[in-house]
Formats: sequence, C-alpha cells, structure tokens
Amino acid sequence: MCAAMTVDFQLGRPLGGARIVVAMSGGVDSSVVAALAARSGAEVIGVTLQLYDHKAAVDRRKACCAGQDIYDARTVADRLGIAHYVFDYESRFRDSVIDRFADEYARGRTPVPCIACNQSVKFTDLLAFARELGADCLATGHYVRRVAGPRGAELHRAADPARDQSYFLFATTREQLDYLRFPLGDLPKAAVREIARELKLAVADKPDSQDICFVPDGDYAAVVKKVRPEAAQPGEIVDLEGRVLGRHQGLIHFTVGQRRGLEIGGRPEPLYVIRLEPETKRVVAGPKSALAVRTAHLTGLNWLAEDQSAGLTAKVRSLARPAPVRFDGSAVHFQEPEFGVAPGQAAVIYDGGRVLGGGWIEETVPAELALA
RNA sequence: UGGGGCGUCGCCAAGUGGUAAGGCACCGGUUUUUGGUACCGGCAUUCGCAGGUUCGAAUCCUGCCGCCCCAG
Repeated sequence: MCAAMTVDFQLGRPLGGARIVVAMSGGVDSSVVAALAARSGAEVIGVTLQLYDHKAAVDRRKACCAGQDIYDARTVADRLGIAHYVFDYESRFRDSVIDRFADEYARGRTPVPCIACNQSVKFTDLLAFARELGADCLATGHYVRRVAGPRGAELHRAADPARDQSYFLFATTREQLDYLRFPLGDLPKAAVREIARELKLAVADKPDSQDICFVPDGDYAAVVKKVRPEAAQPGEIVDLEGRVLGRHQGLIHFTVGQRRGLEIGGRPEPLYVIRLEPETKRVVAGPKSALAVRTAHLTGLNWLAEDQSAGLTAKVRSLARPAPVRFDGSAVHFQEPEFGVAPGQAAVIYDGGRVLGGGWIEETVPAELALA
C-alpha cells in the first residue's frame, strides 16, 4: 500500500468516533475520497445528488450525477461497506444552476455553472445536510488544498497544478471552508487512480468528467434555448466601427474572446468576439488586439483572507496561468494585457498558491482606453 | 457589341510553360469539471467553359460565357 493511502482529515480529534460525509459523484476522485475516509476509521456516509434528468443524460458517461454515475457511486459505497444515500436535488439544481446559467447567456454574459453549483447545491444544501447528519466534516473530491493557517483554514491550489480546481472554489465562504475537507489536494491524479485500482474500485478507469455536466453533446446553446427560448434571437455581427459584417443565430452562441463560429472569412487576420450587446442583439467582432483588457470590475466578492496586499496574481479562467495584478478593492488591474476576459466569468485572486478570494467579472476596460 | 481589365478552394490571394503558396472561414483532433483561447492535422488531380499549340500549360493561341472600368 502506498503512503497516500493515509490522509489527514484535519479533524483535530481521533477519527474513531468521527463521522464524515463524502460527496460522491460516481467518479474516481470522490470514490477515492470515500475509500480514504473509510480507511481512516471514521464512520463514513456517502451522499450522491441526482442533479438532473438522467434519462436525458443516460449516455453521458463523462458527465456527473446522472443515472450511471449514481449507480457507480452506489457500487463503490457497497464495496467500501459504507452507508450511501441518493437525494433528488433536481429542482434545486435547476433553479440555482441551470436557470442561472441560461439567464446569464440571455444577458450576453458567460457563466461558470460549476462555481454556481459549488456555491449553492454542494456547499450550501449538501453541506447543511451533512451538518444535520451530525458529521464532523463534508469531504469532496476537489483538487484543492485546505491548509490550517494561524487564523483558520486557508484555501490553496492543488499540489498537482495540472489538476488544480481552486478557480471553481473561490466563492467558498470561510464558514464553509471550515467544515470542508479536500483529501485529494496533495495527490497527483495518477496516484488517485492508482489507489482506485489497488482497492479494485469499479470506477478506477472511468474517464474524467469534462464539459458542463448537464449539457449533452456539448451543445450548451440548446440547453439555453430550451430554458429561455427568447434568448436565441438572431442579429448582426458588426466590427468595432459598427459596420455590418454578417449575421448570427443568437448571442447565446458566443462569448468574448471566441474566434470560431463567426463564419466570416476573407480577411488577413482572424476575427474575435470583442463584446456582446444584448440590447441590440449585436455581436461586436474585431482583431485580437481589441481583446486586450487592462482592468476587470468585479462584483459578488468573496474573501478568504484578511490581507489583500500587493504582489497578487489572478486567473480569469480555470486553465490560465495566474497573471500579475493589482487589486483596488473592487477591480483587478492586470500588469500585462489579458485576453478573452468575459463578463460573467470569475476572477480569482491568489497570493502564490493561496486563494485569497475573487469575484464575478461585471465589466472590463479595453487596454487602449486604459492607456488614454 | 469602341477601347481596356479581369475570371485560381466558401472569401482574399500567390503563381506567366514544368506539373496549384499562404491567410481567413470551415472540419477533425489535443488540452480541459465553465465558455473560450492556444496548438496539431485536414481542406482545389484542379485553375470560367470549349478547343488548339507543346514532351508538358493555371500560365501561350482561338472561340464562347460572365463580371468590371472608360468611352458612347
């Protein structure tokens, strides 16, 4: 058995009498968390949430929390000999995640449903439920580190930078973080799969989840259209001077920074979506240089640290390398122009590996204007 | 129906006798618990059409068709 088989659940007391609730999605990661918890000696309760109609997603093996995944989670729980509950959170998920997702697109913004889901369904509803069960903590399979600091729990990037999911957790409150545990934050993905194989978990070789879990076939626009039919109005594609370049089949198909899908050729440089204008239904397109952004104004700020001093970095998308920024209390100012910063996305602020907090991007200031 | 110019992939465009560059668009893949970006790969046996010259033509000649400009 490898050393990783033992993890610290940071409970500050013997695990013998402890109770841990594990959020089990049916994937490898949360299955391994459940396994590690079961090994710790604590009483473990696995909980799986049914989030959307699994009939529509029956073939979505890569997604999470539909029929097959619930079955997988149960199978793992049975193998581990832990209790397992499945709860129907469909309506809650629809209200707080899917509808919000559609509303944002209808407003010409680009939502991050995974953050909305963590904020509401997972870290509010499920967390409250875990408390009701008398659990000492709620453990999840997120790749992020919870570090006990001098002033309480801190949120840090995962040890494996390629897997880090801290971007999706910026909105976690201190109170939630206090109760949450992320046993995988120190492990490389390969080690997690290794553990799953050693324990002969049926999900050991299950593909990683990707894309938006409730969107079949990657066609998110179809979901938006279904929820907000009026959001699919066609309109004009114009250049920065307002000249009409073409037409589009609805703002919901576009996001700031997007290149493909405009279907406008015959020019020397690629064309990118510079901004969306929901009032006029116009997509404004331009050269890459017009995407350069110097400042992003944030709303819905959440802070996990007291200190917001200089020397910070920020990410405006999960996969980006953190970029040096200055934060003035409501906006981040990029040292170097940042490209493809879309309203509706999150800006997450770091101090080295630690997540200090972040907010939702309300609007951005083009680099050219910022210089003026 | 005088003169001139042009017609090469969906768009722009190299190539003027030696066997079809490139860009944009599009398609596919890689990456990825958001959207997107980026990267990699694919994409005209054929050059308005029909003949002719030539070992060989998109490139030369002839005719036709179409478009543009200047004159009328």
